Amino acid sequence: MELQLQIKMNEKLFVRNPEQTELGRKIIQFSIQLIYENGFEAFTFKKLAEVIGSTEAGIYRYFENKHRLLIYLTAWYWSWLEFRVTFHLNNISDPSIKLKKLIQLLAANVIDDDSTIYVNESILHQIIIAEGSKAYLTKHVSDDNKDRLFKPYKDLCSLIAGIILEYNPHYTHPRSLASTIIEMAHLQVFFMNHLPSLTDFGESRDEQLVVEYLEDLVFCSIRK
Amino acid sequence: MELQLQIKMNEKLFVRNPEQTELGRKIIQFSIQLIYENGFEAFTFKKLAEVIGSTEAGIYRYFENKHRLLIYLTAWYWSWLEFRVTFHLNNISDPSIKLKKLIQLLAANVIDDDSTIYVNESILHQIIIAEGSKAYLTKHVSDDNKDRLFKPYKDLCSLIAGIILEYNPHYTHPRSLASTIIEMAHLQVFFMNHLPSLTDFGESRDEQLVVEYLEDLVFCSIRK
DNA sequence: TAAATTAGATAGTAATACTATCATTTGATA
DNA sequence: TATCAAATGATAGTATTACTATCTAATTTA
Repeated sequence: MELQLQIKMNEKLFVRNPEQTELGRKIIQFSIQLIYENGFEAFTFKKLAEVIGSTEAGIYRYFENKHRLLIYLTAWYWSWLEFRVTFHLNNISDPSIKLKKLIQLLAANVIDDDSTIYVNESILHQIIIAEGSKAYLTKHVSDDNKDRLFKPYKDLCSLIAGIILEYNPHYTHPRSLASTIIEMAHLQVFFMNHLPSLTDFGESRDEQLVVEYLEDLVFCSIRK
Repeated sequence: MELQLQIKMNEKLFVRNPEQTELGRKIIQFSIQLIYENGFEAFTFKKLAEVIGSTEAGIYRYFENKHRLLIYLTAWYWSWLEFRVTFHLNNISDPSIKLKKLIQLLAANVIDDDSTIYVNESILHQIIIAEGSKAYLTKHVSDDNKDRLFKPYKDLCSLIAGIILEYNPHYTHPRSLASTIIEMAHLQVFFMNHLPSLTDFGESRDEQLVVEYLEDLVFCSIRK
């Protein structure tokens, strides 16, 4: 069985839908590659155009600017992750097992899953760790939020908050704890790799240690 | 008694020490103002130079580029905060009271304290919330880290980790919890103000709710 | 076959992120 | 008070970035 995953993206994220054309898909594929290699600051549409054998103007037909492209990539990632989470938690009724699986999915290294040929999910995961928060840390967050650009992130957060409440309906901060889990699943991995003294994982580079930390944090907090 | 607080900054943070000249102090003062008003991305040395009646080249004599200036401001902030924390926790022996005061100092709105004329700590605090993580979320974190540019952040983290261990010497993740507290004290406030559905604080804009959330998170985790 | 969509090629502009040079002011020192 | 060095200001210039505009060629679709 070969299935291609298609994620329906908010129209405001792009000028022209990149998933519907060859060039569009190349933009997604190679922007992920380039941002991963050079970082978001050094990434330009010109460099991207050169790599994919197109022109700057060509890229601008799909995305207003590189920041919008970053928001697109993050939105895609969160949608994909929500799908993945939903899929993996299917048929599990015990909320504590759900939460454990969830933390695993958030913090553990992703293996490119071939469900989309032009998105390397493993590399995209790395990008989201290092660049993801730049999508919303801007002067125009509120405007972007009005355009619902962060809906996938918020949906995932809601999903997690729901499971937390399943586990303990009296817990008072399900959403804040959910966003804490999401953010820390990424940031503790980043710290482990680049600023290890901000963590207790040394230079191990072992994401399972982050998983253990988060499990402890979460289950202590929501214990009935 | 009028005291001027002088924070000794790492020499690698600047080209020429901005605290020692009038122009340097103006750069600090007005860069804080401009980054606050326009966001870090829209902030340029040219605009800064115009505001303080100097020239672009003049600013470059103090800071290599705007990213270094951001690192300088964050380093200054963390040093100042560590001093503040040390000061406020002085003579307190009960580590649980220490932790509560600490969370309060991290998450609550700062009032400009006049201990430094050219730094508006209240606005700087706002900047660190929205822009602070951009200081380390780069391709060259590790190089910057080798130059010890993030030492003040790490020192504060160590301080907090120490208090956590005072409270419970057997807690396994004092550093990760410390960096989680620091990051979340800022991020939950940002979310509360701009993406409220990622929190449980609604549009209240009341930082005390963030304080309560963090206290709950921390004390549940480190309970003996 | 005509019409529309998509892409490529080229050009151009304003702003950004710097670097270099030289003259002037200021302030410390002898 | 003369002198020297440090700090600043003024000006100019470059490469790159972040776009916008226009025109043509190729491809698809009706």
